[in-house]
Amino acid sequence: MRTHSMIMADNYPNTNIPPPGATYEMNFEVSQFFELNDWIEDDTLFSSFNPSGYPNYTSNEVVGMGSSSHEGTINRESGNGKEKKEIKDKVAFKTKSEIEILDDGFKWRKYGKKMVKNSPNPRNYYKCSVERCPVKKRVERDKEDPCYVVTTYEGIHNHQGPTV
DNA sequence: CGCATTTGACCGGCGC
DNA sequence: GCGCCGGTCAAATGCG
Repeated sequence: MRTHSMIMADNYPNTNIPPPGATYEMNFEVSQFFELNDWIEDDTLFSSFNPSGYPNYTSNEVVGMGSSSHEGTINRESGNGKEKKEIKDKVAFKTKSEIEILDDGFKWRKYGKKMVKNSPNPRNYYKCSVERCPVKKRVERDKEDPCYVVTTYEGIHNHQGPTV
């Protein structure tokens, strides 16, 4: 497994991603992201996660990961039958790292910080600084293993990868 | 001077 | 209906 830039690189060309600004939320093939899930959950794939191109990653190793292609309320049609499928692709990395600013090559703009009840550690909210790119990122330190950092990516980049 | 970060306010959902 | 809780906004601040 690589970073989400890998996700972009591998899946974007295959999924007919509409141009930026298009309402892509329902346009892309969800099955692609089911494939993505399988791809992500493969141990051998993300054990090879080693973007050596980024110095911050040098001693990191991804120890766990989860994802959900469609998170939200697909079965819940409260009232009228508006099935609002909020498809938010979410992938979570758990990375062994002393630093939580994992530079994956994208430009992130921090827009929030919260203390969560479950964890003594704050949670940081980032957004992709590319205009019209809806990708959000959430970084928080593992509550019981402070040497781990949980990074959650949400959304799909609607632009080509960062200028690396 | 233009940008990102910071940090408390604000907001909406949910449970009691 | 109220308060908690997680998520976001935005003004001020800091930094290049």
